[in-house]
Amino acid sequence: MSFVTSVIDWQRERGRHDLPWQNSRDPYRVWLSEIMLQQTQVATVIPYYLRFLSRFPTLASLADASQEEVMPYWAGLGYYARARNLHRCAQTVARDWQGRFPEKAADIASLPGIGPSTANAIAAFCYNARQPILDGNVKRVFCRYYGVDGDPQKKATEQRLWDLAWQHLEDAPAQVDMGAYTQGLMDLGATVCTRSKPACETCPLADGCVARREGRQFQLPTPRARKVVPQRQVCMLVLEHDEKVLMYRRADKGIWGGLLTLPEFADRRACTDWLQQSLGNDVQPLPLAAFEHVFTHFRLHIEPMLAHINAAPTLLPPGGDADHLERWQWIDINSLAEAALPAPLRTLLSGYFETDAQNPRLL
DNA sequence: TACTCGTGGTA
DNA sequence: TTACCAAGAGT
Repeated sequence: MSFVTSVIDWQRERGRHDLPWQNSRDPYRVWLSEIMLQQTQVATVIPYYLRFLSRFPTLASLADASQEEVMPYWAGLGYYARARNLHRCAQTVARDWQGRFPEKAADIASLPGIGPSTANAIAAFCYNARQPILDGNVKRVFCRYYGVDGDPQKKATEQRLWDLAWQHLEDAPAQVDMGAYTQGLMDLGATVCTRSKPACETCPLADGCVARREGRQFQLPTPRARKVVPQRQVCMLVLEHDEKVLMYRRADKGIWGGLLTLPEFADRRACTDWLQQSLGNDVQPLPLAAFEHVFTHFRLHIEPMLAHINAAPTLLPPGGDADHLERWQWIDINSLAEAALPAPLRTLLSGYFETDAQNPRLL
């Protein structure tokens, strides 16, 4: 029995069939799920997927929305370029493809935010296209099955894995259920050929697996080299006035692009200086508990400050950023639950505004 | 090519 | 506490 047939048979018997985005060939739903699932685990995605689909049930509804309307539904999920590209992609399909998602993998891959693996996944699920995917699950399965050494993220290793992925389809029967095969490979990686404690005894590919034969299933795939992540520091100001908090919308480029954040300063002294220069010496900010937020490539030490003011000030934004005054806004604390906040700021602000359980003002 | 881009689960 | 990384893509 071929590799492909083994995977498909296993998928039908033991794979996952009831995830919210399965049992649909609607390219909009498949596409949305594939983007959300990039570098993100299934359990994390499910509530976001359901909420997003409820608010934007069709590609046209997403294309008609503004980016500001979309971001709150992605806030907390991370990698926010995905949301911006998703929105751009919807508008591209609406404008250049008459609202109909393209069917050829090459055309799909030309759209914003859709790379080679995601394009092939969409084409396979929606149009039964004979194109392989290569995500983290598949890389792990192939690295073990073929005993491939080397960091799978490295170019040379990844190219080798793509070659193997294509080879399977060349060796497969004439008719292949590409949806079942694609889903089967991912399910196998997610539930059997897991990173730690792979369940080789129940694996349909165990007979031909090089790592299994050589006892290297715990050494493969080769872990990628980790660098020491730099530590950064920032002071964030919670400036409250009349049940509102001062926030600004970050530029698309950089961390938390397109999300709302608090005014930032190099340290608490700079924050205090700015407050007193802007509002007078009677304003004394209160230091709140500092905490750490860990990103993939750096750690951020956050020192929050809290200040209340009575009069609505004429604000010169911190850093004298007068070129982007329209980015600054007073956010009603009762609307923070629906605001596009990064995860650590949602936690921080919840701690200070969600104190009355009878009258929850945030979340 | 190597870096950038989030967050949460798991061991 | 720390390491590792998950349905990757853009620059």
